[in-house]
Amino acid sequence: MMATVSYPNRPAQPRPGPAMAKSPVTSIDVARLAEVSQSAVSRTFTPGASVAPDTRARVLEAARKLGYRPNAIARTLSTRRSRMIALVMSNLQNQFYPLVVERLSQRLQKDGYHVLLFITETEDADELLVELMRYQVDGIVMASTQLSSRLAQEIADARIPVVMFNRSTRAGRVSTVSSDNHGGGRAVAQFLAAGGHQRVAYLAGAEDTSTNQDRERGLRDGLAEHGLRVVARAVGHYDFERARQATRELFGPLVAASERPDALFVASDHMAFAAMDVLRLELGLRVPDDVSVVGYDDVPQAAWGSYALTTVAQDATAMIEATVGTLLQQLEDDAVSRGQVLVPATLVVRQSARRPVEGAA
Amino acid sequence: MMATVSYPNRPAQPRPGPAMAKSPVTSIDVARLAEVSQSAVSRTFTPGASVAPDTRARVLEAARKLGYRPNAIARTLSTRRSRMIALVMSNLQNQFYPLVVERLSQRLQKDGYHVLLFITETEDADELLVELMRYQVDGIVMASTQLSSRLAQEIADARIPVVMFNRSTRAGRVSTVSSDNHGGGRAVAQFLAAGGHQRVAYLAGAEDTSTNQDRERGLRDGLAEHGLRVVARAVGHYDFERARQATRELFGPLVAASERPDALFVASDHMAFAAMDVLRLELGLRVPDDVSVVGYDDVPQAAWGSYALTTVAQDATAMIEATVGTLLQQLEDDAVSRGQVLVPATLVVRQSARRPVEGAA
DNA sequence: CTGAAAGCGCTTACAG
DNA sequence: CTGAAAGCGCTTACAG
Repeated sequence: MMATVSYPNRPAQPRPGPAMAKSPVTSIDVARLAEVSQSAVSRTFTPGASVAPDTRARVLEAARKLGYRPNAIARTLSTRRSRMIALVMSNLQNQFYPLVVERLSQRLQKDGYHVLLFITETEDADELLVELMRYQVDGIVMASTQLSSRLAQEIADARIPVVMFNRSTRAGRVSTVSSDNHGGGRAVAQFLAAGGHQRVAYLAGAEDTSTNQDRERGLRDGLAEHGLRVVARAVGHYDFERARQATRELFGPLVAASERPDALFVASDHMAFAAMDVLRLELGLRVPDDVSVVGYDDVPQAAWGSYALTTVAQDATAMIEATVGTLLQQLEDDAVSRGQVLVPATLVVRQSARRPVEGAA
Repeated sequence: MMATVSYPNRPAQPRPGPAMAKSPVTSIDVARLAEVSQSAVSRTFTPGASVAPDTRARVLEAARKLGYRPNAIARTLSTRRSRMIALVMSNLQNQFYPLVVERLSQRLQKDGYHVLLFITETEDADELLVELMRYQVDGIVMASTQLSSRLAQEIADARIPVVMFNRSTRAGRVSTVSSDNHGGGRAVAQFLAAGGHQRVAYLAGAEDTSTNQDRERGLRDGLAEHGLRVVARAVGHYDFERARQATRELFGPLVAASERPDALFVASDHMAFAAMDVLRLELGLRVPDDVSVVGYDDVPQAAWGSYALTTVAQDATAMIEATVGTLLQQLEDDAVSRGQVLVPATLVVRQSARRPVEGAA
């Protein structure tokens, strides 16, 4: 008795005509041509699997002829490893982040990983992450974004390694990589104090971020060591336009000349550019003669002649190495402990802030 | 007779201890709890599939209880649709591209697509794309990257829609979206001519790109209409440092004052900033009094006070809409013809170039 | 080293 | 509307 064989999910006949797509070649097609089993094909494309040299050669030859490429999606379904890493970002306007996207992608590509990119407007990435997890990403890098503790727990339960980049977090079981924001802020304080500044103002980033909190604490701690304090403060929220507004609050015509700060530490270079433009072009103040400006990040534009911004450099390369290292380690061994990496931050002295006398050429 | 049932690919026993991962919940788990078939579960998560309201409710309730989320990888394997779009880029230093990454990601996310990001250092993305195709991406957006005609053909054979963003190409069966680079260049020529400039120089981007070629031809055509021509030319390759060098060639001390151009059209804003810094800070020339500078792109920094760059705006939003529209259309209907979309480019007048008299306030 | 076969977690044509 | 079952294209434990 012959069974009627039916093929669900396939049209009864291939679509006719020149527009017909070549149906993708699979390991079975290769096996047929090479006259080996489908397993043998799979093994020759699995590093470390045992295949006789002769078998391997025939498979590779057949694969070449057919233009075969193993289907990564099918592999993922079998192995539960997608070799995709989710990168979650919220703020590409700050020039530090394009650099991070670029370098991090390349670094992960080098290790055979691919980046699934998620941009979130809000800092809350929960909903996106749920979507992410459906794609079986092997790991998650959160840059400039926060994670609710509920979701952090869920991700931890699913054993997906997470690294917070440039953010720390209260949620447990998550590694973080950031620059030494407190140390950086403190170095700025020391530099300004040594330069004889008496009235230091602070232009804050988003107040709920660890970067802003640590940079500000570093500044305050460093100033205190010299008997100084922050005399004025406004919030720019890491946003260009709001930083302009904050600068007007701090230095605008309503501020008496005697009250005017003689130095401004800005929580990011991106905002520092806004501040410098307002100071010079709108308020007619000279930088650094009337007011010294110091930023944070050392983005490429900080070196541009029009700004020549003295700033704290975050070592992006070191931060990325630490991020990828942490991720790969956790990918290999789930039991690895979650740590906090702090990359040293160094002051880069340019022309936007008055220098200590002994530091001058 | 009882068959011995074995379970390959699964450890004989679950790993013990508190570190044991919850095994992911599948549609079968949900079906069991809801007391329906696995098919019914799948259908309630498939938009448009027919499920009785009561069944759906029980499934959703069970799914909620278990924290079930359909596995997107398994869905991809069945449907041959991954809902992933590959975005290939080479140059995030030019500020136009972070903007594109950000907006394009968000736009695609809105339609339920995800972005698989590939950064290539070289402009040749062939090897990366082969890797891409293994992930069954539904479509490809190539921004600032080229496609070899061999690979273009291969992708076309595989019926994967491709949109070249901000690049045109000689390879067939590929759609392109760009701004009207020729029209933009021509508008610059007219503006400079109307402003009374006599000696216009051109600072070129990478010479093998369509953007550079079209902008330059537009400039030359526009100048010719006014009896003018390009009196000097140097190549900056869309690179900041090389643009600085090119500016020195065009305006440096070796150039006799009588020979010095009175206007400079730069193929991208990114390079225009480099040029302005060299002109002002290194060569002591005033912009626009001694030399007018016009850029191309209208990146956010062009509006910064220190540059106030007159430039040609590329309408990123329109370009992205066109890109996504083209992509989705081809995703739905393979037979749709491949087209070339040209988005109008408009001159944005700021302070870096002398204005025509009748145009002044 | 090799092949047959089960399984990864879905979708969907088919037959009620 | 519903369930049983084949199929998507791999990987890998098992038994030679």
